[in-house]
Amino acid sequence: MSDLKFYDVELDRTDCTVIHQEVVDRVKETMPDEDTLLDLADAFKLFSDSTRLKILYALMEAEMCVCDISVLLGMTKSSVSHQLRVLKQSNLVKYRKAGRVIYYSLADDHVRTICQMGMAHVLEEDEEFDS
Amino acid sequence: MSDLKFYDVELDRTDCTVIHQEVVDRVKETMPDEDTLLDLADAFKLFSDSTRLKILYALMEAEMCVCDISVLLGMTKSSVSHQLRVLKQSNLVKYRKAGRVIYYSLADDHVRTICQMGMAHVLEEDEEFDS
DNA sequence: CTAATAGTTGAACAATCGTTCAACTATTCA
DNA sequence: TGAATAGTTGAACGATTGTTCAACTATTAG
Repeated sequence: MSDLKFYDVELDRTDCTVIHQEVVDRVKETMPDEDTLLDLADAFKLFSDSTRLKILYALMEAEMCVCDISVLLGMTKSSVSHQLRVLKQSNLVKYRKAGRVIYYSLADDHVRTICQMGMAHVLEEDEEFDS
Repeated sequence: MSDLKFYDVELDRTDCTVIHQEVVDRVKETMPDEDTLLDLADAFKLFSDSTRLKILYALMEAEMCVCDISVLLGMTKSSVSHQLRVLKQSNLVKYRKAGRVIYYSLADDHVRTICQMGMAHVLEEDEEFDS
């Protein structure tokens, strides 16, 4: 048993007996790989900070430089630059240089799609409160 | 000016002059409310941890009790219970009691939709690497 | 060349977050 | 009633994360 799948944990960290072994076994087979789930978590993590969301929503509307974004959000250039680096590394935004100024924009339409879907969920939650 | 909108920041935290005032003004009008963006960030945050994703993917396949999930993931009941509490409070999962055993399941199909969409993004990123 | 400014970078800091541990509640069963 | 066990809870811990600060690079303009 040297070729363990990820979910076959050797070391037993649980403090209980298995109640429904057949359910556990069946679910285990359908679970995505550990690495895939880590990537998925990292992807969602990009959208889990309001500063990054603000930057992304701003760039949906217009190409902007760091100073513009700083003024828009009332934050330092440094803070904005740090977040833009994260977004750049994850291929959510791209940029072009024009002299001293660097213009950032959305890399593609993924961001729009993902934000819209998340937003739909959030707004629907509100409706539940109203009713 | 006591009735300030959120993005009209009184205190100037920026260390630069505005370069494209008209862009900043236009974008400012289209930005969602601060509160909405905070809610949106919180919503994405729920999916940004791999343990929570594992639990959600497991529950997509079957209703499960805490022990089952613990064994499946190789984690303590306590850890699983803490995460289930978060998911419960956010209305992503629901539960039913049967004696000593508590069965958890997905609250609705939102989770499936959101995970699928995130997964599509992650898998597409992989394709870009291949080409 | 020199001053000014857009943007980046890394260290430091506080805040947040996930896991663990130990103690606890609640339900079953003998 | 009392032992066993499913599950919860809160405090403590370490790890991660977002912002700030100060120093830095790079480009423009005088």
